[in-house]
Parts: sequence; C-alpha cells; structure tokens
Amino acid sequence: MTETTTPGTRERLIAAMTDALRRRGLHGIGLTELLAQAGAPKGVLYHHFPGGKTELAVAAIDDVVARMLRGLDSLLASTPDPMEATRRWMAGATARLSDTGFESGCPLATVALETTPDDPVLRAALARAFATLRERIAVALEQHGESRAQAQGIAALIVATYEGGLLQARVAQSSEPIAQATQTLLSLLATRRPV
Amino acid sequence: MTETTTPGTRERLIAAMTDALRRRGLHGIGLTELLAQAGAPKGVLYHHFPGGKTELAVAAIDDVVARMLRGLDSLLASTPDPMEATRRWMAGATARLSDTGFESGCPLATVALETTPDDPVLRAALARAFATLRERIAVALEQHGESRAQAQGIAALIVATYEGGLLQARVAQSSEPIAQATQTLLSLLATRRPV
DNA sequence: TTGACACTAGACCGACCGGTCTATAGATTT
DNA sequence: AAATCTATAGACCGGTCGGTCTAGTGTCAA
Repeated sequence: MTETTTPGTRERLIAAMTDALRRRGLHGIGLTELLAQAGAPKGVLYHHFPGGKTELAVAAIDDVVARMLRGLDSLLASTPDPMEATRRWMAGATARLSDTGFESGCPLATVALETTPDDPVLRAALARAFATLRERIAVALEQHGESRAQAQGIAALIVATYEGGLLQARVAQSSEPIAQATQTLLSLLATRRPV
Repeated sequence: MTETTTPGTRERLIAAMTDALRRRGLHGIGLTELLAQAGAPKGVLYHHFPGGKTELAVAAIDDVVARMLRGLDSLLASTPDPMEATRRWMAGATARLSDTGFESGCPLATVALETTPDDPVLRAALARAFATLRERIAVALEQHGESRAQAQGIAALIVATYEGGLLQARVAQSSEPIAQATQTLLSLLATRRPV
C-alpha cells in the first residue's frame, strides 16, 4: 500500500483555514496571513488544493463536519439520554468559544452567511453539513421514542439554538445568552406534557 | 428649524450597505461595487461617513436595529399574545429570505460572525443591538406573566431560533428548517405544564 | 457679487488580494 | 547514476482593496 505520506502540511493548511473561518470568515483572511499561520509558502497550497482558497475552505468544512459527527456519535453513545447529550454538546461549544475569548465560533456558520450563489461548491458542502447534522440528531431522538416529524422539528430547533446561541454569546462576549437559551430549551423539552 | 436636508444620498448609502450585509457580509463587498449600487461616487461616502466603510456599517446596523425594534413594537401592540407575535415575526423574516431566493438574511448575524477584536465600534453596536432586542422581547413576556428569569431565557431562545433558523434555511435554500424550528418552539411553549 | 458651506464627483494612491509560474529539494524507481 | 515524481519554496502578476485628495457645483447669506 504505502499511501502517499504527507508530513502534515495539508493538515496544517486545513487547520489554519478552520481557525480562520471560526474567527473571521472566508473573506476576512488573506492567503498570505493564512499561509504564514500554517508555516507554508504559496506553492504548497496550490499543490494540495488546485482549486485554491475555495477548495481549501471546502476541505476545512468537510473536515469540521466529520469531526462534529464523530463527536456527536461518541457523545450519543456515552450519553443515552438525548437531552443530557444536548446539554453536553452545547456546553462543549460554549466552553471552546469562551476559552478563546469569544473569538472562535462555529466555522460553518460564518461561511454560511458569506456565501453567494456563485459559490455552488461551498453552498453544497454547507447544505450537506447541516442536513447531516440535523438528521443525526433526529435519528437519536427517534430512537428515544419521538415521532419522525417531532424528531426533525426538535433537531432543527437544537441546531438553531446552537448556532443562534453561539452568535449571541459571541457579540455579547459572554456565555450567558447561549446558557439561557440552552437551559430554557431543555427545560421546555423536559416539562412538556404528553399530547 | 430647516434641518440640513440631504436629498437621500446618505440613506441610499445605508440601504446599499444593509443589502450588502444581508447578502455577503462586510468583507464580502467592495466599496466600488457598493457605491455603484448606491449610485454615488467615492467622495460622497467619506463626506457623510468620515470613518469610511466601518462607520457606514455601524450606521446601517443602527438603522436596521431601529427598524427591527419599531416593527417589533407595532407587532406586539397589534398582537397581544406574545406567542402569536413570535410566530408572525418569524414568518416575516422567513418570507423576506425566501422572496430573495434565500440570499437576504439578517444583516446583524453576518457582521456578528466576521467581527474581530480590533473592530470595537462594530462590536459595541452589535452587542447593543442584540441586548436591546432580547430585552424588548423579555419585557413583553414579563407583561404576559412570565417571571423575569424565565422571560429572559425565552427571549434568548427566540432570538437564537430566529438567527439559527435563518442560517439553516439559507444554506438549505428552503424555509423548511426555520419553519420546523419555529413550529416546534411554539408548540413547546404552548404545551408546557405549569411548574 | 462675493464668500462660505454642504455636497457631488472621480482621479489617484500604496497595499494587499488570490492566483500563476519557475526553480529546486528529496525520495523512489530503474 | 539517471530519470521520475511529489512536495516545497517564493518571486511575480494584474486586479481590486479601502482611503485620500483636489476640483467643481449648487445654495444660501451678506
């Protein structure tokens, strides 16, 4: 076999792009700064990603999604109760945001709001990302007894709370808004009466 | 009195910036394109906004917030039930997004995710914006019998659903996600049992 | 009529943008 | 040793960025 063993440069590029997306968004960072952070010259970027900045961004998105899904899976595996899993998921995201001085949010959200129709590749990557995310959560809820429609609705609401909560916490420079939103959501889910 | 009567140029600049923020974000549009859309030359921008692009963005944000608050107020005045008001608020935002081919989202959200620590003016404007928005909603909920803490929590959750829902709808190019999230949220609020 | 002032107009600037290109180093194969 | 291929390296390109500067235009007061 002996797959072509890259010494990590490609990964460093993806990591730098992911961090840039978290903090400033796709248009917010220049290639020069990005490459400096990755410790790589221009040629390397176009060797690994012939499509340039956009292709690197797509790779970063796919990588982030894969890691989110893996995290979600292991969380759901170790935490049978979906409500408790949601609480932990939110707490994790909040902690990372707070640990970076409220700079490092969700890399998907930033690109999602920057994208225009003439970036179909990015759009497709993001559409896939969010749909997969919602679906994974919905399946877990279904396995816990929710109806299909209800599970989808709650999944959309959880993801919205995640992104909207992070956004509010970021501008407030405080985790209070997302903590409030999460706590309210969970308490609403817990105290609803059966139909 | 006879206030200095600008023939609308300033307003056109703000409108162009607002539209740009909705569609692409602050870094996503160039001054040249923005001025072309407003039908104004460079000099005009720096006459009305000596602080340049950033000052114009702040003005656009303040203008958007003022209009959102006015809309919210008249909605709450004409719709006594906060739940019904929320439903209409969401429906309005969803309609505007959908009517523009899922291009025109919330101008606040985009900037919120692009801002860095060295943009303190923008950050402050956004922090004010979201805090005011939440507070206005919370007050309405309090007037409808919710406790202070509960009202704040629900307000944060509503705003999160708003922003997170719009984001998901945008990338999905469909209003389904925000419709699902909104409907689930309202049904949770309606069917909770008293503590 | 003249001066002051608010506003419009766009040429112009250096810096930086994303992207291309050639050169070369190192490892592998023959 | 020669050839080949992957990966690194960075000079270089035209275009666009946000911003400055000078010139002109219309309106009003004196």
